[in-house]
Amino acid sequence: MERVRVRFAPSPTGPLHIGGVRTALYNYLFAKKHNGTFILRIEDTDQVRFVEGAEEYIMESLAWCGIKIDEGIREGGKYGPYRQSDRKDIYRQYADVLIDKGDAYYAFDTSNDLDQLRIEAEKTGNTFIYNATVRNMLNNSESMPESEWRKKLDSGEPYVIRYKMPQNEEFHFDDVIRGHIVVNTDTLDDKVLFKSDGMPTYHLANIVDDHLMEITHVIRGEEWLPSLPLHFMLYRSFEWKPPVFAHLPLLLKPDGKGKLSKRDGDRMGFPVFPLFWPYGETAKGYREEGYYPEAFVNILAFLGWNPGTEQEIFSMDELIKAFSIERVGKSGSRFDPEKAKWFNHQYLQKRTDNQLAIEFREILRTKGHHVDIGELEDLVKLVKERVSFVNEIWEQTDFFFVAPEIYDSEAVRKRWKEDSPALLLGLRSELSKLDHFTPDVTEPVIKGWIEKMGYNTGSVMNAFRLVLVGSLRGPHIFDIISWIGKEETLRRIDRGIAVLSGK
RNA sequence: GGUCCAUUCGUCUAGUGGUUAGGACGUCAGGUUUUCAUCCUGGUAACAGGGGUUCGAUUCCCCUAUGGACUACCA
Repeated sequence: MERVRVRFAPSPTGPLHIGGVRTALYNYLFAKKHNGTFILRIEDTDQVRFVEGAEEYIMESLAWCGIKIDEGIREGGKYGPYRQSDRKDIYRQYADVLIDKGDAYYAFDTSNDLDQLRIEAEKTGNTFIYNATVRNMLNNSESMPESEWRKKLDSGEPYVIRYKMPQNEEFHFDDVIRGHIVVNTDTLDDKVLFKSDGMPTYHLANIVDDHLMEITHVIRGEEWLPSLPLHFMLYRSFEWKPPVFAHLPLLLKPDGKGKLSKRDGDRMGFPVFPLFWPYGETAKGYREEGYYPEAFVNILAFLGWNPGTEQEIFSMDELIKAFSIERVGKSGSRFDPEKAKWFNHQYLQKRTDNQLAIEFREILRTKGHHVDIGELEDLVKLVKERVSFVNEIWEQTDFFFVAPEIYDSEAVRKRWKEDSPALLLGLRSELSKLDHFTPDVTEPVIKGWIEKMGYNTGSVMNAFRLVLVGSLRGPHIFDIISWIGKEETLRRIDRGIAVLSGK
């Protein structure tokens, strides 16, 4: 195979949606699998929809995911520039080539005229299609004598350049994911290739750039499938070899119907964007929600692709090795927030205690607690397998840092009995005899004491947990007292007895 | 409306002209845990419907239904 070159070509019209990130990821995986080149091209031919900050957002998102750009607006490359607005001057000549060949023509119809025609067609239940059947009745260089359209051109009248779609032709083409597709050209229209503002439309710019940049494989979203025949047609007109096309299925919303949108994220409490979007209407991001990029990438990779084995956890390198376009599914995937959490849980378990302690220390700092990293490692060890995100560690360990102020009333009702104060007093005096508070010391002593006294283990331990934690949750009780220490343990027993027996 | 695309457990999916239709998430039950969670074990649950083709269809073909994308001088 020739050297693989793929591109991810987003429009900077706002934050990059996770569907877009997945498209970028699949392009990247495919490129790297084949030792190829991954290109970032910015498609900003629509000046009106340009959004400040979007380019940076796209690049930061890819970087966070570990997707490295080989050629792009920042990286450069010998096929540059990589921003279409910077390539503005090269498109017109290609539109002219098509005109000279008779495959395109000038059209002078105004947007208003066309809107009107569409409305009228709709009234009779039809769809207005600008193509061979009506071309000669409209305002263009096909319907009028050359002298007339030359005059219009010379007088500076606004015009667009339209592709001249052939009439009644069975057009065959292939997509790696969809297979063989046949359409009749009569259902297609004479798409605008060059706008009256001097900019090309997506269709022209895309084909020209893909050709000039020697793109070998176009992997993009399914929303482009309807314009695929046009794109093949353009390659034919230019007599260029088309790249291989692969149209990815869409990402669907978790419930109900339709494709995933920002609203779904808001409604269901999960992000639809990789990173926080700070401009205008802000949006949550996976990074800020505590997802690891490795997990995020793994989740995305499995939305529409699978390796055909039972392995689910894949590093980027493993994904590159295992990836193939042929194993991408045909139907849209619903995003499942629950499974996304599970993935992050898996990745969190693989982190070392030291890594987690460092990450958790940041959260602790915002809460005003400063703790030695070694102690945090001990703490993290106790709860890591219970959490899916670093910020959940706090929810699991808050009572290590702050003695309970209030005691869960349900837990009190269930576990605080008449004899609880007496039992805890006994326990207290046993504990106060000990110098070392590690579990290997405290546990046998206390268990032995309970047995010797003939107490019920649950009665003692649950009451003990209640005064230590404030509720019935948390890790092994002897691990808790080991970490908070003797002094604090005794203090919590005293306070618990004082508060709870006074009720 | 038109064009194109899709359809296996609730979700992500594997899979085959003859399988007990497999896995994961979720869920349920049991076990472990003095608590909660984790964890372990087990269970639940699917080939959209109807016609063909065939000895036999989840698998191939057609129709219907449902869903989706597109239908701009947006990408």
